[in-house]
Amino acid sequence: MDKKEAKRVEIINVALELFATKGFYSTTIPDIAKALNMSVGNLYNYFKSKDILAKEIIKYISHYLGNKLKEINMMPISTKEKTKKIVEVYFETAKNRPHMIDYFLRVYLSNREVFKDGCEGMICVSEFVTEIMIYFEEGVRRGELKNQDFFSAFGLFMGYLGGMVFLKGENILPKELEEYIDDISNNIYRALSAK
Amino acid sequence: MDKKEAKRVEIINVALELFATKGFYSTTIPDIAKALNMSVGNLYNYFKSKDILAKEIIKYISHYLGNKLKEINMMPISTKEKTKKIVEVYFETAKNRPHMIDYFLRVYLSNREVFKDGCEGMICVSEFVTEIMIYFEEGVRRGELKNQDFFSAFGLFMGYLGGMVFLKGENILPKELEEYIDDISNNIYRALSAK
Amino acid sequence: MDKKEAKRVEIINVALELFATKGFYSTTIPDIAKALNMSVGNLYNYFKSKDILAKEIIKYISHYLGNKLKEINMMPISTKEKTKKIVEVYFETAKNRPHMIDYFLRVYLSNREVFKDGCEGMICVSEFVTEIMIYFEEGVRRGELKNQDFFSAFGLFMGYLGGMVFLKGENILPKELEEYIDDISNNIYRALSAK
Amino acid sequence: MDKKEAKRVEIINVALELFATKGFYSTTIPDIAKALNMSVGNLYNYFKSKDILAKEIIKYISHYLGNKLKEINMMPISTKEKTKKIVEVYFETAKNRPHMIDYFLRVYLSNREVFKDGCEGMICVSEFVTEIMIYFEEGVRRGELKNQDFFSAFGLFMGYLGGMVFLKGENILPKELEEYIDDISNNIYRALSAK
DNA sequence: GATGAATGAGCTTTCATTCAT
DNA sequence: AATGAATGAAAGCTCATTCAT
Repeated sequence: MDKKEAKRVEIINVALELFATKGFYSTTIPDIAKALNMSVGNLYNYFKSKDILAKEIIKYISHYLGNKLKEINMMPISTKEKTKKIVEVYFETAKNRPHMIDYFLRVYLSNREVFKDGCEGMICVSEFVTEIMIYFEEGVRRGELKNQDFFSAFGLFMGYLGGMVFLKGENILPKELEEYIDDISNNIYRALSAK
Repeated sequence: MDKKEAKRVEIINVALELFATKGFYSTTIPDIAKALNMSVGNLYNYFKSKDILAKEIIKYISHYLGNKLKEINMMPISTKEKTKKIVEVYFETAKNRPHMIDYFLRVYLSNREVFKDGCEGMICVSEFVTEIMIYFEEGVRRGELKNQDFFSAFGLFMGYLGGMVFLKGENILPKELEEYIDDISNNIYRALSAK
Repeated sequence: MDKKEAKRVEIINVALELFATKGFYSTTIPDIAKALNMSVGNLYNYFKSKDILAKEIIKYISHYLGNKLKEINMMPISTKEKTKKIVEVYFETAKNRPHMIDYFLRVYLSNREVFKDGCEGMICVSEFVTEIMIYFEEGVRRGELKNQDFFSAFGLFMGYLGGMVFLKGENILPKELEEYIDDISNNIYRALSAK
Repeated sequence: MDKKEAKRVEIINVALELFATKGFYSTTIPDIAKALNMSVGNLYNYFKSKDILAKEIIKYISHYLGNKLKEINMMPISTKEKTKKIVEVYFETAKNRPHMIDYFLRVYLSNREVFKDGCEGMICVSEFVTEIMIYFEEGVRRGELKNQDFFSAFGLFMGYLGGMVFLKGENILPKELEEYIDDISNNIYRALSAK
């Protein structure tokens, strides 16, 4: 296995946590280097700029979540069950690897100027979006989901889940995220189902 | 009419647009001053710091949107109709005063460190949240909405609408926001209704 | 009595306290105006600049202390008794009007650049210095003090007293200033006396 | 030899001179950087803030003077002779490294707000104060000095010497400092001696 | 005489990035 | 690959002073 690649992944994970926790602009390159026990100069041997690092991170996250969703999509279960599984995976990630979801919500979605060049549209999160699209289109094909505009469905799904994680992060939710799984997956399924 | 107050509001509106467009950290105080044809020093006579300005802006937006929702809540119409009206108002604002919604999504929700002191929880957006709460609880009381955790409903509503506006902002939506009003308000109502 | 003159004196006293407490550079003109319930603009009607105000203050203090010393110099007592009286007056002022002594030590003596133009040498404290000179020369004439260079005697007197007040201000002295009066006036007299 | 440490010392010496000459607040960081042929940013790699730099300088001076006094304290000579030697060293320093004494008097003693945190009391000048204390207590133990409050003696010593250097700095003294050595050390010894 | 909004130069400090070693 | 000293532009903020009212 490539040693340089391993270091790249290590940098991505450490930077991901710092960016998600302190914000993109409040995290400095020296901060990241120090957290890695690495010199700033050497960090630049792996990523040519702070912006490029930020873009690599979001691709990494999209790849990680896309894989999780791909597994669900390949399961021989109903769309209703898949819906619940997706909510579960999302909340599970929010719990086990909270920085990934935070990065998505608070770095990627929020600092668009950083991602202008190279991550236009959904380019850098396409692996993840593609799986949601597959989930949706298969549900429609099977007659389980209503045939509406994909983006309306996508906005519901991602906006809803993101909103809940955000509320959790703000300590506004009275209960644990897991306890909302049934409510939420029901709400989503009722909204999308062909009835 | 209070001249100083008028200037305050002018500053808020100009800064709101800049922050929403370029991001909080990429917008400098000199940028704002220049856009206002005003000296940097004088800007500080109105707002003691960049952070304080940011907080006043979100309160201003919350007040603006809260008022719009209050009008809807006072209408003698069914909860289903209110649901649609709220979606309409939100998208209308996203169209007429797009920076307000962008500010909410991309400045307020994303740069939590800026709003730490003084805007904990939902303090600075309480006017707005309160109206959503009234909409929801009245719907439940009337037997039109299912009695579930408020935050689950709130997350759905705001996450969904926010997600759609974000997708629009990224030029990902193939249609105009207005054309989604029916789909979306139906989806929301189906998700929340007592059936 | 002149109303404008009364206001001038009020400003001097308030500014004196602020400068002595917070330092010359850390005290702003708005600070002074606010403490006086006065507008900054109007303050400038009384003193054309911050520097000029500072210079007027030191003259005012020199005048005040000079008068106290003049009274002592006119008393029909021995030089030894006068020495003690001067120490007493100095410490009394340090206790009752501490800002005067602090101003002398921490504003006037320390920020020479401020007093460059107009207060060269001892011009602005001449009233005070003159009385010390009279005390010294009369003591020599009477044969009670050793005939040495005046400045050596002056440096002893003022350096010693200033040093003690400084130590008191730093909370380093274990006892009250008054309790040092005997020790100090004895030390000074022993140093200066013809023996 | 440690290159970074050498640079640290170089910065301290240059900043010390500027602060002593122009005053703490009238000396800017760019002033210091320019005098060092160094970038502003790099200066901050050595000292995290202007205040911290000021504190390091006073420690450096205290260390320098403390060493000089330590040598005197270790000499097998009478307290009277030590008294004279201390005055000599002080005036010698005032002549050879005048900025050190000026810094002590005009930066350290005067801008207390700068030294609030970290240099409370005499912490940052303890090396120097300690030697004066040793000189005094040994003199008392030997029966050569009167057993009085240490601070009264300390105030005399430092106030007197400081006052003389100040007068010299103001071009008020008609003679060179060295010519006062006998007068002054006699005055001090007469004041302090057990007689 | 009185007000306080307005100016703008200048301050301290930060930080992405480079480059000699 | 690795280091970290060095750069310098630019940020947020302050404040003495002015001036229209």
